[in-house]
Amino acid sequence: MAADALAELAKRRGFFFGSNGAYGGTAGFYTFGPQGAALKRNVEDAWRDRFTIREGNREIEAPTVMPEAVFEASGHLEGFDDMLVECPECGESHRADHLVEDATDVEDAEALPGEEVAELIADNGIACPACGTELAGQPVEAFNLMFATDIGPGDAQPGYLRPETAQGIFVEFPRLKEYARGNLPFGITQIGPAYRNEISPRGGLLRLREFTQAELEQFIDPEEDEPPLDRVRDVEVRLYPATEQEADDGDYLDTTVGEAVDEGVIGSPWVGYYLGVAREWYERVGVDLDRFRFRQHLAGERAHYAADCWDAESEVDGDWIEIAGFAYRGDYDLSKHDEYGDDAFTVFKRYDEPKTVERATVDPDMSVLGPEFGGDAAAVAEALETLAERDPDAFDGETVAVDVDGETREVDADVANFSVEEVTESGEHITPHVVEPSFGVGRTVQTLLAHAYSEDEVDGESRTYLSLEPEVAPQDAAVFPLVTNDDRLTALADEVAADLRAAGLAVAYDDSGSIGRRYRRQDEVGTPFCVTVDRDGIEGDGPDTVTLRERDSAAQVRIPVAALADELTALREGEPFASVADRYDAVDTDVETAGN
RNA sequence: GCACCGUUGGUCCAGUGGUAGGACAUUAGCUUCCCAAGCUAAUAGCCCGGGUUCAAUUCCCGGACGGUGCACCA
Repeated sequence: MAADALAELAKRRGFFFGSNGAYGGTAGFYTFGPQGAALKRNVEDAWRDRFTIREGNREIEAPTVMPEAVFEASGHLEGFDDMLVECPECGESHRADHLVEDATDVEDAEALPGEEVAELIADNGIACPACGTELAGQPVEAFNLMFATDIGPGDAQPGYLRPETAQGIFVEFPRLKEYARGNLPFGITQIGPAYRNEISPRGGLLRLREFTQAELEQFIDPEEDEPPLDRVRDVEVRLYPATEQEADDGDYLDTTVGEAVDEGVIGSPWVGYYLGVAREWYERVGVDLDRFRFRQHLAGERAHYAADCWDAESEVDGDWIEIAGFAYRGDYDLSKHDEYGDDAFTVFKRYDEPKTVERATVDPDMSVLGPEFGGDAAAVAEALETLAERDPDAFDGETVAVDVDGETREVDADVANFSVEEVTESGEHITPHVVEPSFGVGRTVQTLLAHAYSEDEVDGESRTYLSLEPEVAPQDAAVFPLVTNDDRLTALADEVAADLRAAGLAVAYDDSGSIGRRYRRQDEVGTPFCVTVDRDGIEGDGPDTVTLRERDSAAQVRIPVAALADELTALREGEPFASVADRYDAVDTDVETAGN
């Protein structure tokens, strides 16, 4: 209903629009205009305040281009790579690897080269599932969702634009843990662009090729660390568990974070904690909670490493869209980088008490083993070490026998230099687990606009306004002279605007057209407060005063210029207009608003 | 990526084989003491490339972009 009107408003008023219009436009890329960029930045600031600062976490900024090796480790190189084959008859595209896996006993067709998959299609007479035409001879095209690029000239090494901000955090874990002084838990956040070369980007801000993510990677010791669940225990949440989605008469579960965790509906307390934090944050920035839910991933949609996974979803124009994901990722990410990368993606976990353990070791005399076994000497030594750990008793005799490449080798026991030592271990290296709340910033902006879009009547005239929270609204206030035929009013309005800007407020000044027109302009971009300088405010004995108008109610109070900056700052930080209005005289303007 | 439909000032629309008109918005002036008022004037447009034609914004082909459906969305 309001979808077209909102899209038109977003374009006309400078919230966002398709990029590169002068060159025909580029699908999947949007530019945030002056209002949209301010709104988006305020959303990011509010996120930063809640998920970085108030959680005691630290934010980093990593490059958007990363080398191929990173994505070999993360699994994106393989996992993001789709093989498509197109039917020559009906034009349908199909996943070639899936067709082969369904029709043959090949299990991992995705790992095969495209030509081999094409051969398998031909050899097995696989036909188009849509129309039955045989697909033999059709090329199998590789399509990777990552944007590829070259790093450096000449024999450049392949690189990719990151498909998620998370990898920029994971790959720097060895250094980041130093900054945390090796102590778990700690959290690292990042806000920035990510890139996916979508086959068919659609729906404005909802599915872009470049988009902004705000992600937190919370690194924890799975055996020790628990979230401060009590802080959000009583937060009410609307859950849509997997069991309810699969049931015929499935319904939402309205409960609290504490109950949902206690009853195991939410599997991980850490995930539960962040669902609670997120729900409060969404309310703070202006998401309509009647159009909001947490939906659990179904078993088939969950990544294999994610134990429990929930999405935050908002309803926009009748559709539910994913605006954030919350996953318990276990040690998957850090283990992969530990395996592929050079550094240790582990932390040293100190025991409460140092442990003394007996450890059997060997220290073979290589000057004997070398001449005796030649090239096999190193393998023999290694076999002795393994044997010492597994079966210390084998060293009891005069000689000890080990198996190397199927051959039995005899070594004198004293050459092996077997001994049992007492070793003090003060701790062990563990791979932290990761809890990942991951937010889509653009989709959040889209949600806020859709939920803020309102129409009502003021003084019998219809109006459109965005009921955005003051904290995220693109502008904090607008300043007008009531009329422009009195220099005193324009002069004071100029001064007021300058003072407010000096106080750090984003303020628009407007003296064009009638006062009503100016109010409507600001209403339409969601400016929460308008300051109007009138003659009543500068005549008389008292200090200069102005009127302050609240957007949604159109109610006004008269307020001294001297108090304006402080009050507007308080309003931006969340103080209700009603409590400010109580301190001042209401202005009777005979204006009636009729809600919709 | 496939199929269907579409693309005209900033926005929303009308229209035409002889290069276009409205509404709203914007700007300037007049007017104006509180919610899109009035008057005057101004700015501003046929998505791109190729073809047919004396002539193409209009017809044809291709592309880009957008909407819808399918596929895709780790």
